[in-house]
Amino acid sequence: MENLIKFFNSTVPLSEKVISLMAGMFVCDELRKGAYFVKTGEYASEIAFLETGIVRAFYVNNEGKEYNKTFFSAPSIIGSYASLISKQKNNVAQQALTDCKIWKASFHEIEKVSEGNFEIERLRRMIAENYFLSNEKKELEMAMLDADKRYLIMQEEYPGIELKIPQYHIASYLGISPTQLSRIRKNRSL
Amino acid sequence: MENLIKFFNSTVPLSEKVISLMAGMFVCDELRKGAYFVKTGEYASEIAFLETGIVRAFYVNNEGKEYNKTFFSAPSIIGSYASLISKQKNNVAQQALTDCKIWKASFHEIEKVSEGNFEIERLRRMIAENYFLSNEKKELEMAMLDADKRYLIMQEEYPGIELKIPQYHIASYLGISPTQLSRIRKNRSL
DNA sequence: AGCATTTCTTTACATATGTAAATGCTCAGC
DNA sequence: GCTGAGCATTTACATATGTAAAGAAATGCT
Repeated sequence: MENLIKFFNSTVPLSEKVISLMAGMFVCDELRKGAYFVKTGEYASEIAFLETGIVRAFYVNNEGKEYNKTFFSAPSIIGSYASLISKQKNNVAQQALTDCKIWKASFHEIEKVSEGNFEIERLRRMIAENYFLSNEKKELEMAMLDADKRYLIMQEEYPGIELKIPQYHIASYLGISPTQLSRIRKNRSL
Repeated sequence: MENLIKFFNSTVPLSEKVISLMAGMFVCDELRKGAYFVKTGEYASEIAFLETGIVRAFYVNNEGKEYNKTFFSAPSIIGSYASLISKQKNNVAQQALTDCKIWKASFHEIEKVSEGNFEIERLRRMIAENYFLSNEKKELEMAMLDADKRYLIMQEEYPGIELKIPQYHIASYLGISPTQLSRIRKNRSL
């Protein structure tokens, strides 16, 4: 729980009052490797703080192929943010790639508390802005850089992740086939 | 000016007080075809309401090739949102593709007024969320669909735009070469 | 320790899409 | 109505990267 509060505080300093409000809303839970936190086609209702472990967000295209959109590496917030704020169905599933410890809360409750509370409203704005910025960053990287540059950036962004999850998940994140990732790794070591 | 207010109101209903605050901050201006509203490498400071015209947001990759990231078709908000909220340099330029009429304002001023104002804070949150959602939508489309589907969606999203701007801008938006777009158009009419 | 499963690499091959260049079209300006 | 500039299409060709399958390596389970 301290980790949760520390994490929020690192985004925006919070008052005692807001912290105690928060504390009441989050409950501890776990997510076993392979388990889903959100599924495609459902409406998201929960958000969670990822205290330990790795989660992937992925979508499935026409031909049934999976693409990893994001990794969440603790400490981080998980939950289908898009579905929560748009009240539309999920298009992106979230699945644990390792055993995870999480603290989850009802987003609806947070929204209720948020009503009229300037401080939480500001926190939510900053969260939205952060999501926007990291999406934007990834988008530009995907579009402007070639796969080996993206591979490098991924390694900086998620240090040590390659030891914890299979290469084909990395390849999928980079938007290339495992074969191609293998070629890149080979070239790099020349 | 009424159009500006109408546009904001369609996002979140605003109080009289906020509307009059707004009114003072925006001034009318124009953007001739080819002119830039924001340039790469600079720090953004302004935001604007696009009352008429079309603007493209684009970035340039390693090899100097341009890619259109977004079209803004009036009525819309322009300005390098990412640079404004992150206070980092622009990576994405914005250029008028037709003559435009805009209402611009200093983002810093908006932020100053925003301080402590719950209503504007909420407006800013919703703007951030909307940006996030439209980015997310585009990202999923780019990744999950093939170019001819994306072409279709683009036509629905920006009806009539093909009559106003050259095909190669459309191709660039779709992430394909003009040659390839031509092939798609040919196949479609078979 | 040994077997089974999963993951990674490599090879061979197919193909979608880009580049370059030539041709054809359209429309604005004279 | 002609001409030229800008744009779109088409052709020919090159190539990067995907798919499929086989082999090698690593990991985990009993």
